[in-house]
Amino acid sequence: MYWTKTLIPTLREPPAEAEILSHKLLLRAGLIRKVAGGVYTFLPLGLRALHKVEQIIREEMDRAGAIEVLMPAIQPPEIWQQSGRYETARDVLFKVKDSGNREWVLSPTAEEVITGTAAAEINSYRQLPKNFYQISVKFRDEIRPRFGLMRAREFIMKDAYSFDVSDEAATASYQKMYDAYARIFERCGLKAFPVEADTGVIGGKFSHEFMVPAETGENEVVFCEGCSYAANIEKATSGIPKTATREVGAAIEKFATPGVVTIEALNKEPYKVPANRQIKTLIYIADSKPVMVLVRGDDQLNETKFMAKTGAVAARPATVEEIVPLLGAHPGSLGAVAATLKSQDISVFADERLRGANDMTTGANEDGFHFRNVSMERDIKVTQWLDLRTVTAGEPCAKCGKPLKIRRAIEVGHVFKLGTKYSEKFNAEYLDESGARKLSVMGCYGIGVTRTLQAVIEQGNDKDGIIWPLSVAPYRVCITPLNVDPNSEAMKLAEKIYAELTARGVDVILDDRDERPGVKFKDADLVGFPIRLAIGEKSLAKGEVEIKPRGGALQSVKADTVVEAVTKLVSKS
RNA sequence: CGGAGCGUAGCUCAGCUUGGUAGAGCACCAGCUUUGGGAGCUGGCUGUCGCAGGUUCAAAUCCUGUCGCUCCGACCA
Repeated sequence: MYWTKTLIPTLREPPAEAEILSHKLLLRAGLIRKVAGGVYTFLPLGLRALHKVEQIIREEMDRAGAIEVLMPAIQPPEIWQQSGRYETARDVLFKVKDSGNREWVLSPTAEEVITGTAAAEINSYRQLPKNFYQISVKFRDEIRPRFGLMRAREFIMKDAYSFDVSDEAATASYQKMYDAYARIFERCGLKAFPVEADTGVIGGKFSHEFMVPAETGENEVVFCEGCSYAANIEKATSGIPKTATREVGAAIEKFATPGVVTIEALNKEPYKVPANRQIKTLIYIADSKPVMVLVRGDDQLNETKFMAKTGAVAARPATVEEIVPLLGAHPGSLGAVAATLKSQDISVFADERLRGANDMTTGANEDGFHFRNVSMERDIKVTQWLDLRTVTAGEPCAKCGKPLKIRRAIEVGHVFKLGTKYSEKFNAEYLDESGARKLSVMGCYGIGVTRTLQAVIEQGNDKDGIIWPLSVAPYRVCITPLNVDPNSEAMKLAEKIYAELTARGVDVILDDRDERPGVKFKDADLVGFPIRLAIGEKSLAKGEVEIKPRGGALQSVKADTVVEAVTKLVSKS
């Protein structure tokens, strides 16, 4: 490709709309342009890089035995009602109406469609296992799209769905995808690592997310350097000890705490109750019902864990207006001591760390008063003990005891073992060897393709611009003649090298713009081509061409060996 | 959805406090010079000042509403 024949609108200054580096570079290098919030056009260079990522995914999916299909972006709402996700995923579902006022759902994923297809077309164990994948546009009505392609309303996703005869077979399919994902991200030049993850609204048994470490990531990952443990903070646990048990103290005792409504205030004079001897009482509305959630004073509730472990579909903190009639006191004076509860119907979920704790302090459900000498076992009727707290850095790893660390990361892929959740809803059954009807066991697997592309940029850049890995670069080689007059030696040589490299199947772009060298060099660095060839009078006089790897050292080679040298450099991966 | 900020040329922004002829740099076009890391000079093109309403002799500027964008939070398959 000749530079002047395509469109590469580079920008000297980062547009005000971009905050994070990879987003700025996507815009400055002329890869994408915004059409609306969270909605982008891929310009020629951006599309080429996107296609490279897609091709890597295709090759690895095919290698893992998955088969490519293409499902519709507009889907009938009936199947979403059938799966139940019309309600549970309501907030992110885009819906449109046709001219006959019929509603359609814009697909955010495709479990419903593919399970319907499997139910109709797979009848025998002889047809299993099957793993269908597609690479297509997905829609999600994000409350807040941000960071360019990182969280968009419309984006490209690779989604795959496996069907197996048994749980064991499904685990094998899951493992295949897990391994394929590791290869995909490695081939994209990304340092991605798998972490244990929550399954969220999509449901299922267990899952892993593939994370790319980045300060701008929207996820926090807990990991251990002593062993292999790594988990999303929404899922992570630690080996932190339970609350120390003390001698069973005197009976529960109420004391006045005028104006004290925080853990911190109760920690101070004159009360001096350490946070780790306090019970934090939170009121949540879970699926429209109020519940009490207890964690230790120095712990934070993990809402994702709470929802996952109680099975709640929707949960939010209760408002003051809801709390006061319920408990007779304001937040800050709340407690779960059974004797003070107006209704014994309310469920009480307590964090495991509080199990067996005594000599604790908590609110008395009376403004201005707390209880001391509270025993979890004796004084509080706990409905269910659960792991509900958020892990913090430095806690001992549950597996090996080493201190845990936390870092931010970008989620680029997610693998789920689904079980039969969707098979049941859509009657995805097959006949086994004995002629018995059985449900297919499913898995589902997603890669944010456009997000992966941005993650590559987020990880590969310097002050001058993008540093693409060879595998994803829109062009692997940029030829920069410093004189573009068709009759000049530089341009003639440039065209010859261009033709020879192209004939060898190397992606190459020739910067034929009549610009000053500085402009061309700056743009080549900004866009980040892995190899740049400079052809100017200086080196021509010596019969040489300069080879400059992006971010590497410049070397001069004889003009007649340059094609060979470059071919060698770019075929490394 | 809560909080904050911002909408002026293709891009980055000034002008708004204190109302009075629409600005700069970059980009773009023409010419001359220049030519190994974002050149110089001369001339030129470019705007419903986000939109609607109001106040006023007069509104980019003040007021009200609205839409959009960005960030923080909540949310996140």
